[in-house]
Amino acid sequence: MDSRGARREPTMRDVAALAKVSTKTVSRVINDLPGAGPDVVERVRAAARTLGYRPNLTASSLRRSDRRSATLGVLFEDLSNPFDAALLRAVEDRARQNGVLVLAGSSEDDPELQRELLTSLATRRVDGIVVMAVGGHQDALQQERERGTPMVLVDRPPTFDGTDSVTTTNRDSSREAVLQLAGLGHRRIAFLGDRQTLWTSRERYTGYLEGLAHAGLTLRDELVRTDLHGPDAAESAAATLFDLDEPPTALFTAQNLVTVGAMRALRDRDLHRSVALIGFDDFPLADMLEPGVTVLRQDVPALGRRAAELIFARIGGEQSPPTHAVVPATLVRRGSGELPPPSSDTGA
Amino acid sequence: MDSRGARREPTMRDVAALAKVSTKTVSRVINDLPGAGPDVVERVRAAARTLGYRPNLTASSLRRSDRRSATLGVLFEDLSNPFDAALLRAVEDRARQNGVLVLAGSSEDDPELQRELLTSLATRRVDGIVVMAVGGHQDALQQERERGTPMVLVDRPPTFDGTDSVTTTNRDSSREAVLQLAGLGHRRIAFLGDRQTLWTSRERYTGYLEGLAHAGLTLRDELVRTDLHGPDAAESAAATLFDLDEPPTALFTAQNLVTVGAMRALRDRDLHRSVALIGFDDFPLADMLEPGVTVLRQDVPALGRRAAELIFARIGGEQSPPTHAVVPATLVRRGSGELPPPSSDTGA
DNA sequence: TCCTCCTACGTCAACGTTGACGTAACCGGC
DNA sequence: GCCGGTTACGTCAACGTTGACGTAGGAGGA
Repeated sequence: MDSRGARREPTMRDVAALAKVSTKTVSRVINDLPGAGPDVVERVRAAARTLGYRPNLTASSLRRSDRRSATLGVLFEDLSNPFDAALLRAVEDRARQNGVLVLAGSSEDDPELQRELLTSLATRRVDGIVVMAVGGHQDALQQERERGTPMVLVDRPPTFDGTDSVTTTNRDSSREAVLQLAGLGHRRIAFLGDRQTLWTSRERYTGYLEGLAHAGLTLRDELVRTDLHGPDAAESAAATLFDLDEPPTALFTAQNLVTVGAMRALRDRDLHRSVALIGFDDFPLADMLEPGVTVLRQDVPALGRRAAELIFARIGGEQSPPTHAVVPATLVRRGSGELPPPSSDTGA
Repeated sequence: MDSRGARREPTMRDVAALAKVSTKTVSRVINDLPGAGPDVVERVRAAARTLGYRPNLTASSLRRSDRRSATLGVLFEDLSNPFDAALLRAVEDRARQNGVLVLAGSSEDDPELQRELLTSLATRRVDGIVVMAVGGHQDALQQERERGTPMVLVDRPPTFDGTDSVTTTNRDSSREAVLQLAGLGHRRIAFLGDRQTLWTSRERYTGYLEGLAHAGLTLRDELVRTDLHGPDAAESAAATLFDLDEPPTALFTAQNLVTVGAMRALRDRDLHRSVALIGFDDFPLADMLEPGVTVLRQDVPALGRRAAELIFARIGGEQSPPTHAVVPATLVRRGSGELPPPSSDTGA
């Protein structure tokens, strides 16, 4: 064991000296370029092996004409959220096929932090950036984009032009969920949603409105609770719904943590077997609860894969107009979304 | 909007030309080094701002004497596992305080993939590596370590010397869980565990054995099921336990996916209210099931933070002997682990 | 036989930055 | 008025690598 910390990494020069060739020839061998005889190739390979030589990608990308760092920046809201983590995983998988590694960061829905992370990625000269944009201003993203950095937005579209995005069928799927509840006879369907600064939240709310309209139901403001950040806020908001004179017979919860909070409120009042519930976003163990929780499941791997494909196309020089890919969510029926309203409410 | 892709990023030379100073002076200003007058500083700052100059960290770290890339490599088993994701998040948080970004990769418990990822990180000259080691040989890790790369192993210790690690109280906590079950009167306590190639699995099994011994119970081989990879394997293994003449009255499930699988088997047979269950690893919604699932909760943020602190100390040149930090897990009592055995079994 | 072309190398400079070192101007002290 | 020291710059080379280009030698054709 060697207690001195790092020893100097061998360089091409070291390999060249040992193999008695020029560094340029070593470069050719390492990069499998023509112009080196079989015997020289073998000598260089042997020298590299005995020295434990590994190319320095940062030096290489500095000098190279294409300037590729073989590194992708990926900014999420919070890596500890399973949705974000699954997305990262999907992007990483696809990136690996191209020999590309991902630099990951959590922006915590904080514009300032996102800006800092963008700068960090830029100083490292990543080849492109996949971003789950924070709510509100996207100035920093737009500026970065206008500098020419390849960029793809996931889950939330850009508020500016000229940039690819991949999103889910937020609005359509939300409408579908509401229509399913209405189809069962529910007439008082509540909406619980995350921060309205988030595009996804607004879309899902719009879908809710469309669903009500299509079903011929009128919107009741007292059944709508938005800007619920986290399960606790959702839980107390849901609780207030059941203090109403005419409480809802069904809930549409527009984000996974909101769903969890609402479920807690239902359980506290032992309403989970009588009040219907459909949530946006699937989550682990949703099928093991009683009743199983009906959800709109996003195809997260598809979202990530698509985002990676788009960014690699742009990095590869693709010049076509921006693509706004939409990945469908599917309704997974597990029971909670199939509960009918109490008979007293159906015929009213 | 500018449809040509990337334009050339401005360099120090561009800034220098605009500010009418030498590049060295620009370097001084950018890095807040002394030796530049106030007026020059202002001129350079202005020039950098108008050009949108951002330093090239790769060029900088190539030339610098400390060679820091301000980048940390982090290798996990599977980023889509919440445990791994939470760990990454914790490392990332701590790293950000040092202005360091993380390059993340999933090794999928595949030694070959882990080796490739290590090489990828090495060619990018990361400052250090945090690894959740794959089971089996750690040759690749050891080689990397012997080259002098700062390294910390998380969740699983090294099989070689000279490397820091951060782990959980796998053995002690497992013993504690078994003792709790035995204390309730359980005499047939089954063990269900993940692959025995994993150190954590073996430790938890050892803890199980110690718990039995301390409680004066004899090990029954037919109540032990190991090498269960994923919930499905766990589910069918658990099912076979209940076909025994003398089925277990309590289960100790040594990994979160195994716990989930076992729970499914219990529910299928409607045993979840009668057979006790303690699982290793907490998971979301464990409290919302009926009964709530008693678990040994690992302090994942602490694990990640500690790992990051250790790696930064080594990067900073710390030369002390290797640290093997251990973070305690805590027993979270939610009901399933507090179920007593059927009275017919207690007095036998 | 001579000229051309190709192959297999080598040489040189440059990518963007910073460490080492040089130097002119100025300041204070005697 | 001279000297030592400090301040505010600049010059040069180098980090590890590769693009552009040069060249020696051999193969092949006329």
